[in-house]
Amino acid sequence: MIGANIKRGSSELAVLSVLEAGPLHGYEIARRIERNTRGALRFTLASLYPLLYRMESRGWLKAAWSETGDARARRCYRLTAAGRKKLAPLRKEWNDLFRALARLAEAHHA
Amino acid sequence: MIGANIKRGSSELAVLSVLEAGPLHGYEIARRIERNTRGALRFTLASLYPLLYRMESRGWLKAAWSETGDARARRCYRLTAAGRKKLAPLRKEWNDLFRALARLAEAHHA
DNA sequence: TGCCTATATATAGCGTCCCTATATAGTGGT
DNA sequence: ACCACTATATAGGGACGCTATATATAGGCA
Repeated sequence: MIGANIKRGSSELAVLSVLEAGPLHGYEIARRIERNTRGALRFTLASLYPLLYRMESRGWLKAAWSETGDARARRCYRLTAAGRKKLAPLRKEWNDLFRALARLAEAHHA
Repeated sequence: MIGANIKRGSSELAVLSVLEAGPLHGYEIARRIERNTRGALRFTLASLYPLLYRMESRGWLKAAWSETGDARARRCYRLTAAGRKKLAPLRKEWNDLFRALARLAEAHHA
């Protein structure tokens, strides 16, 4: 598992990424992230729900109680246009960070 | 510049990386990181000094007031053996995170 | 001489994010 | 009846980087 201090800030990108494929409810979001990253990224549900509320309040997600007559009460989250628009720049920022760290690692070998 | 929330936790690795090449004082550490990453990573000195103290208290760095009769009072930081040992696993963690985020991005295209 | 910028270290206070711990409740298997 | 899994929710705390601020020396320029 990747340490908490390292993955700080990556959760937003992880959530946006899994929702890019289609709407999901909270519990399933967590499971997808864990499965798709083969356990490397895994955050507790107590971390996930506050994150979802933050992202919703920023207008990146839209939540709706499932109306399909499900037996269970489920909040289904989907990407808004704003959330989708956030994905590319966010990925760029992360790529920039990794390139920057890579350059620091290489510098002393040069 | 990379946002604060994204680069969270990367500062430690950045400091360890620039000190890998040899001891430096605080102000120079900041300058090297900014220069080597072409401005992508840049943190204020008010962020840097508390970070250096934390890393020193963990035994990763060792500080010494420069004894070379410098006009200016400078604290020179160097990697300890423990700090050097921390570098490889820390880099691995960051690479794991990068790969995990990449897998999430690819998943919905598959 | 006086002023400004760059160098150099340091602390206070704040916001954000992720964590552990805890609460609540429906569902399905044995 | 019990237990594991599913599902959402809140409280409280720790860690980290930020802005703002304070202090002080060195070098350049007018």
